[in-house]
Amino acid sequence: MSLRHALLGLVAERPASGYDLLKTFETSLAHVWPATQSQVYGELGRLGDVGLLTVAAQGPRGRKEYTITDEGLAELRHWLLSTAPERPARSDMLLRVFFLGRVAADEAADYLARQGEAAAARLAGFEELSDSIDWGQDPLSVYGKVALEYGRRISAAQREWADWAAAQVRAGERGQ
Amino acid sequence: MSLRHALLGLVAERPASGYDLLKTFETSLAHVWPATQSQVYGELGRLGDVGLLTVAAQGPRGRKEYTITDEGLAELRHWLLSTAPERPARSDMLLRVFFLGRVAADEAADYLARQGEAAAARLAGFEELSDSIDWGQDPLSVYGKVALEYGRRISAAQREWADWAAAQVRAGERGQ
DNA sequence: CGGCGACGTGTCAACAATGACATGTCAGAA
DNA sequence: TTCTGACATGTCATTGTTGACACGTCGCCG
Repeated sequence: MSLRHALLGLVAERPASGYDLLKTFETSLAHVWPATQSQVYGELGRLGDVGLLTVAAQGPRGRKEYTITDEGLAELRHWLLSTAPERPARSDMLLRVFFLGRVAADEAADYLARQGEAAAARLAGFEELSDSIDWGQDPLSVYGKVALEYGRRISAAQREWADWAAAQVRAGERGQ
Repeated sequence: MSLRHALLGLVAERPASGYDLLKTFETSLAHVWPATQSQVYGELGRLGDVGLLTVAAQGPRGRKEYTITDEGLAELRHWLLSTAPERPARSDMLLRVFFLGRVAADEAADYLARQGEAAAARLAGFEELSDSIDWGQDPLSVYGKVALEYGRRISAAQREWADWAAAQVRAGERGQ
C-alpha cells in the first residue's frame, strides 16, 4: 500500500505527470520501491478519485500534471510519522541459504562466494552513484544521501557476511 | 514464486503435513519468507498436482503427509544452484527516509532514532534466539546458524546507520 | 516533409499475497 | 462426559505486482 505514499511524496516535491514519476521510479526510487508503469498510472487515477491528488494542468499529448491536495499532504505527513509494523522482508537469497545443506559443501561455498561478489558489486554501484550526483543542500539531497549511505553500509555488511559464511562452510568441509 | 521452493526444501528435510509446515513458517522461516495458511495449503495442492510432491501417508483428522518426489528434488537442486536475478527488495522504512524532508528536522531525527531502536531490538531478538537453540552438527543447524548470523550483522549495521543518520540530521538542524 | 525517438496514457490477463471465514476431528483434563 | 485446545484442511474476496499489449502525439533531424 506504500506505492500510494511514494507517489504522494514525489508529487509533493513538485507537480509531475505519470511519465515524470515513472522515470523517478526507474532511477532513484528503484532501489527502495520498484514499480511498473501500469501500477503508477493505475494508482495515480485512484489517488485522483479519492482526492489526494488533482490534475492541475493539462499538457501536450494528453499530459496530466498532478498536484497534491491538502488531504494528500495530511495523509503523507501522517504516514511519515506513523511507526509501521514493518513486516519482515522476503529474501530469496537467505531462503536458499537455509537449504544449502542439500548440496555439496563446495557448491554451497561457491554460492556464498557469489553472493559476496554480488554485494561487492552493489557496493561499488552505490559508491559510483554517490560520486556522480552533485549533492545540493535541499532536503531531497540530504535524505537521498542518508538513504544511499544505508545501501552502502548494508551492502558492505552483506559482503562481509558472505565471505565469512563461505569460509565457515569450507572450514566445516575440511573438518569432516 | 519461491514459496514453492521453500516448501520443497522443507519437505525434502523430512515428510510433513501442511500443518507442520505452517508452524515452521511461523517460526524459523518467518524471518526469511513469511507465508500464510491459505498460501501454504494452496501451494501444497499445486505441488502435488504437478508431481513435485506426493501424499505418501494419511493420518488422523485428514492429515496428509507430503513427501518430495525425484522431480521435486531435481527442481530444488536446480533452484539452489541457479543464480537469481535478485530484484531489489521494497523497504517501507527507506521510502519514508526519502521524504523525511517534509517534516521538521527533529521529527525526522526522532523517526531515525526509533528505527535504530527497532534494529537494536531485532538484534537482541536474534542473540536470544541464538542462545535458546541447541545447535547440532546437522546441515540444517549449520546453515541455520549462518542465516542467523546474517540477521545479526544486518541488524547491527542498521542500528549503526540509524544512529549515524539521526546524528547527521540533528547536526544539520543546528547548522541552519 | 518523412520518419524516428521520446513523450504520454492507458488496458488486460495472470499470478502472488493477505486476512477472514468455514468446517471438522481427536485427545486429554476437569 | 463434556468441553477445550491443538490438530488439520480448505475457500473466498480483495488487493498488489508483473509484463505485455495498444494507442496516439509532438519535435526535430536529415
